Amino acid sequence: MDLRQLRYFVAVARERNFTRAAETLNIAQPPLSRQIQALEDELGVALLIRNSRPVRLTEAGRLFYEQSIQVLGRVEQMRAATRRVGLNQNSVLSIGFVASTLYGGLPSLLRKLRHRAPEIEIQVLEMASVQQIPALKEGRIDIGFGRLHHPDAGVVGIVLREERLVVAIPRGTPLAQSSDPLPVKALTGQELIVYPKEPRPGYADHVLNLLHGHDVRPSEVHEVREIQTALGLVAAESGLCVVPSSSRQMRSDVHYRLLDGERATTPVILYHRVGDSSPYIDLIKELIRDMYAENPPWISAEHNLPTRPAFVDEPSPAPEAQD
Amino acid sequence: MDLRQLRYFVAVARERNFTRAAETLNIAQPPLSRQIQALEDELGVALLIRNSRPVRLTEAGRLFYEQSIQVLGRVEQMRAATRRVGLNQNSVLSIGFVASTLYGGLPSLLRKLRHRAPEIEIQVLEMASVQQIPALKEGRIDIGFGRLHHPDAGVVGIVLREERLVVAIPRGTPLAQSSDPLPVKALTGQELIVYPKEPRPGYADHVLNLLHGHDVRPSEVHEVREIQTALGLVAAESGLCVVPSSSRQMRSDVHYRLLDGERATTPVILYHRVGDSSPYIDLIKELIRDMYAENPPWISAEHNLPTRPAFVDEPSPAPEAQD
DNA sequence: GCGCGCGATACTTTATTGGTATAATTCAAA
DNA sequence: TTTGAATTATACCAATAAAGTATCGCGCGC
Repeated sequence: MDLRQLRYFVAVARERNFTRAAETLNIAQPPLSRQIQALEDELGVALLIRNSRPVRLTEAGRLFYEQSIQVLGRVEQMRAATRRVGLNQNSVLSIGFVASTLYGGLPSLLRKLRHRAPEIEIQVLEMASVQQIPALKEGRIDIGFGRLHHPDAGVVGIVLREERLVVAIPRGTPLAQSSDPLPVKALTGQELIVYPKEPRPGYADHVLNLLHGHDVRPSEVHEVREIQTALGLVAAESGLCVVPSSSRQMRSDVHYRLLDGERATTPVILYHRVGDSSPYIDLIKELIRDMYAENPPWISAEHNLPTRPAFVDEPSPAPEAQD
Repeated sequence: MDLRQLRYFVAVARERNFTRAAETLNIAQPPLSRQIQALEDELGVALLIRNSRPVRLTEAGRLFYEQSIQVLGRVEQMRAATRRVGLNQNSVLSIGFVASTLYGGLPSLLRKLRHRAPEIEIQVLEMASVQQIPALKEGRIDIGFGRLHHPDAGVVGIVLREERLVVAIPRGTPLAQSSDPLPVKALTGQELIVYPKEPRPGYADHVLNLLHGHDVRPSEVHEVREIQTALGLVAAESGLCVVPSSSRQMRSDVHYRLLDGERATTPVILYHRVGDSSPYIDLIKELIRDMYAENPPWISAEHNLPTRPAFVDEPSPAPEAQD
């Protein structure tokens, strides 16, 4: 498959006519026919219904058409962004993040960042915490937002907050009768759903370690690929699932109760390379400090331990910082 | 630009070595060098720093590398999805939606739909309300979720709910002192920010018409491309902005007050082709009915008029429905 | 400063793409 | 039902572009 074939197919799908499409593409009609045939051969799927005038799209063709438009648009954006960065010599700040931070401060931070540093190109890449460490060391990302403590000396991790954990409980079951915090012990003998299955170690292990530390053994543990599936299974009464408090908004048809117990939290950690002297690292810390000062809803005391990031604590007691 | 060039570049960026990359690609090294050169020529930007061992990526190259990986992944997904649809003869349900429905019931609906009809491929396309009408008629989408009443006889529109409007107000300004509902009249003489600038007619016109209907004339109207910009300008004290109640969660650093007055609402409308006999249209209506019965937070009486979709109202008074 | 590893260049061979002519279909009007 | 205009497919040739081979040149480490 080839971008040219996508362009050709899009033209045909738009015009619903090979001849006119060939004209708009400035090629003759026969090569166009052959390219489309080659595309269909490679996919092993018919995209067009030709024994009909005008030509119609098959179901597969309709899907392929819309997707092709999006891919071509994406390629165009990529080309433009690369040009911009290359020609203006401005730099790229590449940020890795775990999906759950999308429900916390990340969107707001990105907004502030784009506003304060419009000259840089910001690239965001969703990746698991463990993947962020090597990605940082290899220079693929400059900043990471994850949930895992790590032992690597080349990367510093700064705990921004300790978010409380909640248990997702199927509606209508006995545990869902109350909204009071649930002691960790109460998970003994329950069916538990954890995520993600990969990569390891990950958030799943964080939860399993927490239970182990409380001598709690679920009757059964199902591992699923992602949180959406996990909460879906909860709604289907397949078991309980421990999620960060902020992830509640993903699904409103299950019941949530705060988890009560030692270390029943999960951190949000900012990673960057040791000795990275980019001014944007400091800018990001400053913006995070601002953001925490605004007391956004996701930082409410009910769902977080009363801690603040190290670089946020400092200014208050010591008057050397200009705030 | 060409997908092959992307694959080649990714291989070089991974290996940081042309010779080894050529081996993994099963080609000789010179053609690889030339393809990368051609790519850099076309972009007009250097992607690699060659006078260094091992080869390093430039800033532009780093961006292009990550983006290339994502594009190639996307193409692969597209290929797989097209195969699946074409070979298994299962159909595609294509859903257009305005961005704001992402903050309402759309995610939950999609979850339910995937669960209830795993055999179909669901394609979602973000597009403005006015674009959805022609897209429906041309068969590019089967279902639309928008916010505009339309006169087209070929498309039915079913009002799912009337969502209340709120005014986004910069923090610290006089209007932000109260949290009580704000009469439409209070917008007289204020600077107003509306979105989207395109396509017209759109939500911007809905808001402007509302003000006109109340004989309210803002001192100035700024048009911006999207809601993020609009709320950003509000935060920057450039004016006020009228947004659907559910869009509040997009930004927490501005103050919101319900708008009080006749027709100070915006509908959420389900569109589909007149006479479309697909069973999935009915399934979607059923799922929406279920969803409304669950009383999710975004449907709370505070932020919606007490109406229900036509196909939800019906079952209660008339006993002919099987629900 | 010498050699090795590695990327670039020159040239040839091979594969792919596009063009022209024409046959085969479809659809609609007579 | 037949016929003709429109449209797509096929056959064949020309042009273009990609890959391979041999070799050069350069950066970097010893």
